[in-house]
Amino acid sequence: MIDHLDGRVIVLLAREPRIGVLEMSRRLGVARGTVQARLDRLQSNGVIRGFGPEVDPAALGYPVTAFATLQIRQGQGADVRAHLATVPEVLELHTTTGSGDMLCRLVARSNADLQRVIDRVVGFDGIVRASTAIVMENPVPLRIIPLVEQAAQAARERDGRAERSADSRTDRPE
Amino acid sequence: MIDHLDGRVIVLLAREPRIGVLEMSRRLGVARGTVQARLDRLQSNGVIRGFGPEVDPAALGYPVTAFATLQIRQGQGADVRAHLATVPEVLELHTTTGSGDMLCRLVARSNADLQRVIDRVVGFDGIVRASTAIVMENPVPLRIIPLVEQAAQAARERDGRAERSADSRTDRPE
DNA sequence: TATTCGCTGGGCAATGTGCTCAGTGGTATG
DNA sequence: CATACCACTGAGCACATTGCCCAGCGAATA
Repeated sequence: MIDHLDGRVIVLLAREPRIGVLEMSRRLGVARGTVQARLDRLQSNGVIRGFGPEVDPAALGYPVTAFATLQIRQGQGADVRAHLATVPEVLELHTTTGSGDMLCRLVARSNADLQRVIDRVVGFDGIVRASTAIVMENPVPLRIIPLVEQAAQAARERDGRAERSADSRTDRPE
Repeated sequence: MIDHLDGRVIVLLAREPRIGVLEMSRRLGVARGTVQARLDRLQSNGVIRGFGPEVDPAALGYPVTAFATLQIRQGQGADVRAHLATVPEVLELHTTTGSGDMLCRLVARSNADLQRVIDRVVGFDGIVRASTAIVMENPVPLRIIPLVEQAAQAARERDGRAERSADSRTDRPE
C-alpha cells in the first residue's frame, strides 16, 4: 500500500502542513522530483484525499459535540440520509450494524441548542428513535499518524531485507 | 466569531486546498494583504487548526471502521485513556454522558482483524464492557463547510444592515 | 478633531514551482 | 543474457508566488 518513504512524507506533511515540496525533499534527503512523484501518487491513489483546512467547530461557536444513535423505519434509509445531509450541524453520518441503524456526530451552540438540533434531526418521519450521548472530553482527537506509521512499518517489514540496500540510499531515516 | 469574508476564505480553501494567497485574493476580489491577515487571524484564533493531509484509512489497508462504546470501571478513566492512546487503530476517543462512558472510533484491516483490535482495546483492566457497531456506509463523511456557511451567514445577519454599505467593499465585522 | 484600525495597491528581493532533461541502477521481460 | 522499463538523482530554466515593506484612504472610536 504505502512504503516507508510515503509514510515519512505524510508524517512530515502532517507536522508542517504548509511546507513546500523543495523543503520536504531537503528534510527527507531525497530529490525534489521524488517527493513530487510520491505526493502525486499518494493523491491519485486516494491515500491523501486532500489538504482541507481543519476547522474547529468550537471556535465557530459550536462548542457542544454529541453522538446520536438513530433507529430508522424500514425502507426509509435513503430519505433519512438525504434529510440529515441538509442539517449543517450534522458533521458526519454512518450507517452501522448493531442495535441502532445510524450514528451521527452533531454539534450545537449550547446544551440548550442541542435540543433544537436534535429536534430538527429526529423531526422526520423515518426516524423511530434517537439516543444521544454528549461529549464531555476528547482525550484522543481524530488522528491518523500512528496508523500511517504502523502501515509504513508494515510495508518496511513486508518488503523487508530486499529493500535494505536501496533503502540506505533512497530512504534514509532522520 | 467569523464574518462573511472569513467564511468565503475557508470555503475556498476547502475546495482548493493547494491554492495560494495571491490566487485567493483574486478570486475573492480583495487585496492580498487582506487575505493574508484573515488567514493569520483565523489560525491564531484557532478557527483553523491546520492543514494536515486527510488520509483515507481504507487506502492504507484499513477498510473497516467501527464505533465502540466502552464502560469504564470507576476511577480508571485516566488509565484507560492512556491505554487507548497507544493503540494506532483507535482514531478518536471521547468521554460521553449516557449509558456508555467512552466512545471510540476504530479501524481494522478486516472484520476478522477487528476482533484483534477490539481484544487489544478491551484487554485492559479498567474496561468493563464494550459494545461495537461496525460501519457499513458513510453517507455523510466528516464535513464542516455547511456549518462554516451557517456561521458566516449568522455573522452577516448579526452585524446586518449596519455593515451593508461597507460590506460591499471591506466585508468587515468580527 | 485626532487616533486607530482594516483594507487597498504598489514595489522589491528571495524563494519555490512546474517543467524538462540526461544519467544511473535495480527489476522484470523476452 | 540482452532489453526495456521504472524510480530516483541532480541540474537548469522561465515564471509565479511569497514575505515584507510602504503610503494612502475611509470608517469607527475616543
